[in-house]
Amino acid sequence: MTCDAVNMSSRPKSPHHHGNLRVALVDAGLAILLEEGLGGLTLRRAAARAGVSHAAPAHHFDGLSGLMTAIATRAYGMFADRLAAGRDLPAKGDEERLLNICLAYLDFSRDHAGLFDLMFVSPGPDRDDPTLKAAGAEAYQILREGCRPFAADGTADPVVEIAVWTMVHGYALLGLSSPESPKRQIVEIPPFAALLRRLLSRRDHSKTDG
Amino acid sequence: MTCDAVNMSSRPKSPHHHGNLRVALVDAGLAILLEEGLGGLTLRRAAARAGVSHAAPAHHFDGLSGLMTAIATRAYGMFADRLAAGRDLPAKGDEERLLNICLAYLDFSRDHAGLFDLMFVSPGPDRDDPTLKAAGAEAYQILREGCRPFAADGTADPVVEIAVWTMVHGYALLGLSSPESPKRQIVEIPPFAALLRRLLSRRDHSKTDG
DNA sequence: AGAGCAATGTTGACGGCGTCAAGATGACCT
DNA sequence: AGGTCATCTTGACGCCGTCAACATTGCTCT
Repeated sequence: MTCDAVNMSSRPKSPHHHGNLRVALVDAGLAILLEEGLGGLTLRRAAARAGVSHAAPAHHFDGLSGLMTAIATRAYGMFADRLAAGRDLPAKGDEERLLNICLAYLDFSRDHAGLFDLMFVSPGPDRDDPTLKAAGAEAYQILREGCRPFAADGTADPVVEIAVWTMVHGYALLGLSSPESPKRQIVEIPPFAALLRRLLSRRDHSKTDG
Repeated sequence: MTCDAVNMSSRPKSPHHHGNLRVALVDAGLAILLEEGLGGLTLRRAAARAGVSHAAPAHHFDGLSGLMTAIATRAYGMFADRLAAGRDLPAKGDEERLLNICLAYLDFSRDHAGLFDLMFVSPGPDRDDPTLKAAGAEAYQILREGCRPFAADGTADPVVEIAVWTMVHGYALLGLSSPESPKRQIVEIPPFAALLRRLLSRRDHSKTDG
């Protein structure tokens, strides 16, 4: 049995046995991602930030890929929290609730681009890791539940789910949620709400927004 | 491997003055991307593949970023060719034609993942480069034209354009176009045609396909 | 309690990377 | 012919991930 989950408040001054270096390294990596983005994340820098030598992480993670996997797992938890917060916002109906979830998705991708890149873009994390997959599935469930009212059968409609997911994900990765997106030079970028409304509308609606 | 870098202006004998090293380096980088993906692309390896020393590219490109920009520009040209080929396939109507463009988009992202990653994922290329932006806009025009029949006004509808673009882009980047996508464990992935039909349908149709 | 040992962290080294500086070489111009 | 400049080479630097060897800690077993 390992000696994890022990005192991290009272840290002995011993040069060895940091206390809970595994957690500290994930914290350090998370901070680096938030401050400098994916390009700043390095095994050696995370180790330095945790106050430990450059080779220490090797005893806790399977190389940089392992550290990235652990960080991405934590990041998915933060992501799921943000999606849940969007879901729990006051909404007038099902469509507005789903929109709030999607907007939380886009806010996260813009405000925590480093985390988002690690989660979805970087080839570093081991995407077959069961813990990481579970964290990702948990976040996806929130989006899925938001789509449920729009399913044909009332339970689950993969077409709606995947259509919403791909659209919000593409919107995020194309950088369209940033007001200064360079894409605006070749096309006027509508707000995401307009895209979602267009996708969810099943009958002719004459009212259009500006 | 044959020395096929330059055939139009061949100067094979001199150790210096390669002939057209700039083109040869882009060719080499393109080949690396096709064979090994984005992770294999390196300034030194592209130089070695072109038969020059590791520092030679510095005289033709602004570092790795500059080489990536040049490669991405060429890749956008190949991408636009594929989209145009999809557009020119025989189609029964406007929706099938747009679908063929989108399928070409997805095929390219799957078959040339290295190029696709460089174009859309890697932070390397300088996305403000005018040549690169022009190449990207040219490819986008093909998708835009395919969307034109579905515009409300008949000319251009940013909502339709962006909705289709984000959906196909998200579908590509989530890896959903690969039959062995791990996402299939958490959700049944419908074919892209179903997503597109759902997006373009403006009136109730009760029949759903499998 | 004391021995042994696994866990944990350190130092040092290796090769690969991007990048810069300085030198060599060949083409072109006057 | 001589000069000049673009082009390419060599070598070096620091950073990176990773491995090997070593030191220290603290638990466990007898």
